[in-house]
Amino acid sequence: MARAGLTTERLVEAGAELADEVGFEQVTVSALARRFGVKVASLYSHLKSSHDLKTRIALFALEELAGRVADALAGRAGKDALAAFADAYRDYAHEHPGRYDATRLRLDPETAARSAGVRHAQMTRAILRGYDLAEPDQTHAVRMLGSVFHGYVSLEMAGSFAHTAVDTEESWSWVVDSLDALLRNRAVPGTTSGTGAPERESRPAG
Amino acid sequence: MARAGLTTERLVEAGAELADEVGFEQVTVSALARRFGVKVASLYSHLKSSHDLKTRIALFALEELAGRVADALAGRAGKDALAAFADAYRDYAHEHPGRYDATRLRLDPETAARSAGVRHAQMTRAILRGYDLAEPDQTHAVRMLGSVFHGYVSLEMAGSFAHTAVDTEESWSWVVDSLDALLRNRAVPGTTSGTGAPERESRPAG
DNA sequence: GAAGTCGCCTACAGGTTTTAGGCAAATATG
DNA sequence: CATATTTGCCTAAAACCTGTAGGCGACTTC
Repeated sequence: MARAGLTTERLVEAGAELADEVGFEQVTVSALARRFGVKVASLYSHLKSSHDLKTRIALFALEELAGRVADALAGRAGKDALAAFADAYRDYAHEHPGRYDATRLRLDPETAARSAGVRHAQMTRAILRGYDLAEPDQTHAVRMLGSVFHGYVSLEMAGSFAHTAVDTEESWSWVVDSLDALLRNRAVPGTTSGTGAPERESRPAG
Repeated sequence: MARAGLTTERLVEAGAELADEVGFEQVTVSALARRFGVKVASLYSHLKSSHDLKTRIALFALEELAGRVADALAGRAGKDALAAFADAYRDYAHEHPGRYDATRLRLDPETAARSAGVRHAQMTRAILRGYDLAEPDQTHAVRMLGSVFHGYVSLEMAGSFAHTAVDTEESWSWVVDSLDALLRNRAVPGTTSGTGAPERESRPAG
């Protein structure tokens, strides 16, 4: 009987695809075995458990997303960087809803510390270099940015914005503009932060 | 044999408690039957399915949360109302983590439209009355507030903020202050919005 | 080509979901 | 109070998912 050539990596990758197709919740060892045309028990040589599979998918997605964000951020600073970060994040969620859900899996602290999650936090801090924030404001801002981006994407994907006619794209721009203005207002006074004194930001077209 | 006195309501309520104890994910028809000391099949006279149970718990939690927010908002306006809304939301999540998770369940549009979710949106809009925002800015702001609150609480509960020493309570105040300042800056110029011209907001103590 | 490792298999045990049908307790009817 | 009806919880059983143990054939290595 020909071998299927299973490896942990291939299983995780296929699991990520499966998540995008049927939802992360519905990713199951059985479904994955079916997809490879092998018996369920065969997967347990490569995976410790169902939870292990989900954790690996989450780590994979975090890594992939971090890569995208890093690419988007390259060579940008200030508001440009902020918008690029935001869009990379949101685009990934739209393109890979299952993997995005996977990144929201609760990891135990041990695993979280080794994950690409720390890169996300570092990149967020890097963006804030364009805004001259002192500690602890910088940490507050990191948390706020993470909250807004994650919250917006989650609610949008959950359909929470669907009942109102206003374009979600427009709201997204408005939010990013607002965050930029907010961070500029929070900047330490007296430093040269590029654009100089905080001004009223331009309103989006609508 | 004595009857257990099962009703859909009692099951949903017990399911909500169970969610707080073991996590919403772990809420199962079997576990619920165990808790009532009855056989699993007995619950299917009161619940259509496992998904039905989870949906009902979600609706219950949304309703309960809406009630709390409404209480918190009574008699308040402006930044007071904003902070009360935010705290009510976050306190509920801390007090009832399982129920809070339940409110994040994806509902089909039909169900969502009949849920207390719409009350949440209305109350958010009510807060914005203190900030003189014109459409579509008002809708953008509703979405932003929802995103920040939901995102912050989600990340905080997932432990995403645990790796940094800064107090999450302090960050929360910072975020609420920032949102207040942001909304005041976004207000339509020329209207009497209480505090008059937008000023630099006071920094939190830290 | 023999020896040993590795990969996928069969078999099985335990748990959850859901349907179908039965019996007894509660309730309504005369 | 006796009887008829409804209702509530039960047993039984099928389908599916998780996880463990052990086997056998297929690759690797020399």
